[in-house]
Amino acid sequence: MDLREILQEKIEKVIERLGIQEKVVVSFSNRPELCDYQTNFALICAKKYNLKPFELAEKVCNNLKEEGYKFSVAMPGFININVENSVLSEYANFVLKDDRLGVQKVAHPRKILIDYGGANVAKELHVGHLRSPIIGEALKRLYRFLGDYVVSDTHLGDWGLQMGLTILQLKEDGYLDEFFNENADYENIKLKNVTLDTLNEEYPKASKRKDIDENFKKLADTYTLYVQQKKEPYFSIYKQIRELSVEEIKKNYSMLNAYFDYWYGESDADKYIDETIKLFVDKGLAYESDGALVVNIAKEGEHIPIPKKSEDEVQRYKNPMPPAILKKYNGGVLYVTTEIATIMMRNKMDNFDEIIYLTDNRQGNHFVQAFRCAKLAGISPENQVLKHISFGTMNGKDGKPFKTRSGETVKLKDVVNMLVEKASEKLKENGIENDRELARKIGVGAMKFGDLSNIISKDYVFDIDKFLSFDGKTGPYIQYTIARINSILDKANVKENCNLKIDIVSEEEKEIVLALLKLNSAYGVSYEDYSLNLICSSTFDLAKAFSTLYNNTKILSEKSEERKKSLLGICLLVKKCLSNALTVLGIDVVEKM
RNA sequence: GCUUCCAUAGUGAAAUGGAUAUCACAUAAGUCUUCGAAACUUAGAUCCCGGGUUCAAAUCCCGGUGGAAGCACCA
Repeated sequence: MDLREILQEKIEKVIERLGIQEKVVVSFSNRPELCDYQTNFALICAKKYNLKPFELAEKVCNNLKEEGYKFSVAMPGFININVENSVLSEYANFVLKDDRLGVQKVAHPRKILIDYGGANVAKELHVGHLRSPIIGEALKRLYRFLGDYVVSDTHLGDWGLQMGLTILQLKEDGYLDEFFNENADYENIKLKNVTLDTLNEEYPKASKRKDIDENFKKLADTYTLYVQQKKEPYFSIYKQIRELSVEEIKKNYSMLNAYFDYWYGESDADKYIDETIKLFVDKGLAYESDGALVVNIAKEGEHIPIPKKSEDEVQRYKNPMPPAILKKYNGGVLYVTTEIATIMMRNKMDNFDEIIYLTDNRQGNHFVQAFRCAKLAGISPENQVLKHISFGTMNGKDGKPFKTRSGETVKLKDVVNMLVEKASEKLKENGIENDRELARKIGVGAMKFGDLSNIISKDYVFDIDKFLSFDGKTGPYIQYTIARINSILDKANVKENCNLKIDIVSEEEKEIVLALLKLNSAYGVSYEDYSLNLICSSTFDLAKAFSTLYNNTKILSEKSEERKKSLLGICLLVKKCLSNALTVLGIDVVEKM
């Protein structure tokens, strides 16, 4: 039961009788003082039927008679629609009883795999790893809520140069002596004295060194290759590093309420690498260039050389689209090869209608390359959607990527701790002490709401005080609204199955139902657009509309029993819908705060 | 150099091609004093600049200006 759809159908029927076959789009009013809904279709199609927009609108309007709705025409041809309280009451009661809170599933559910997380074995998670699980988890939940079959895979970065670098550095620093003993029994040696902290030191050290020490880089390359070839002892060492790291990564993600169905990594795609490369070779798509095996993926008009002005100038290209490198000079494979092999692996697992990737927007080119390759070789079926959702950077207040005061990258763990501390302080003001889990729910929820309120592709400013303000468009404001409702429902002894009947009478109550209608339609909009910010703002608007009623109407001391039941019904309704919205966004609902 | 993305009150954001550009914070003036003081009213914009398409442009197209990112053997 969506009022907008109902109105659209009604109007379409009326204009059909007038000999007009057009799709009618009814939207929420942007002039609330004039009407609740509006449609502009008369402005759009009047010309086609040789009519003036206003005349057409008037004609349609004169034929529109529907109980519960009022139609009127405004210059130059808008049709304004007002909904009467009886209809809104009916809707409110319907949602109150409905398991799905009035939100329909999509007509054609998809089978989707979402790839988000982006954790890298051997590297500690840092601020840059926050957005992917925040956005990915929310999209996953939204799609599931609307009926899609969705699985999530974290796609661990566990197969690249960082592994070679880490192992080489550990070896040089004496951590691996046992492994490099001649008759070593690799299977049974445990990494000694290597903890996560060790890895956190060794990898950055190696990473810096590779840029200045060419031999070191070459050797790391070789080690990486050994790991990829499962050569001992490199492979055994690698496995142990991976295990150590994954445990920690899981902990980090669960702090963010991000959960994955699969913990596959790039290494799991390894068994498909040969098959992938063979496919390109057999189909004649791959060729050798400077010792590397590459695939040309440029389309017409792309990658056209720009004539050099002098001999020693670097070759530049118009609309650059460099070939994808499947194999590098030493036979090792790269990011894009693994990506394509992963697509092959996923398509052998199941038939996905769509595979969605969430990474920051610097990786746009990589996915264009991987997707084109996969389509070229037929690894991804023609009708399968490969979608890269790229997000912007989380910046500090100075507008630059978020760093510590000394310029270091901030660990993800530390960000969460910061949020928990801040939330704890706030809770203390409300007389709640030593509830770390509650503080986490509020602190992390605050950050998530702040993040998801922005358009995904844009950079935004991480402002902890703003996120955690209990005032304004924030997560805590919504959690608090629910907590206040809980308090009322408790006092009135309202249970889920109480027989409450909502009767919308005041303007404030009407605003609540309209806000609810907008929230419910926001799910569909967000579903179509791969976005989430509209759900955030609609959720806030609903909480806000409720606060207005709350502050002006004393519910518990209401004399009329019938009216009190109606108000309590509204409380329960709003609570359910806000809670659902937060859950879809991956934010915890709290009873008290 | 080439390619992509972005530019909206003081700040941060929003707006299927539609009416008077919306919301939050902050600021200023006033109201309410409560089921949990997180409530209400009012004030503020050259939608970066210049053209074009359209009955209608913040939105689409073209040209500037400014910012961010990427440009084959890292991931």
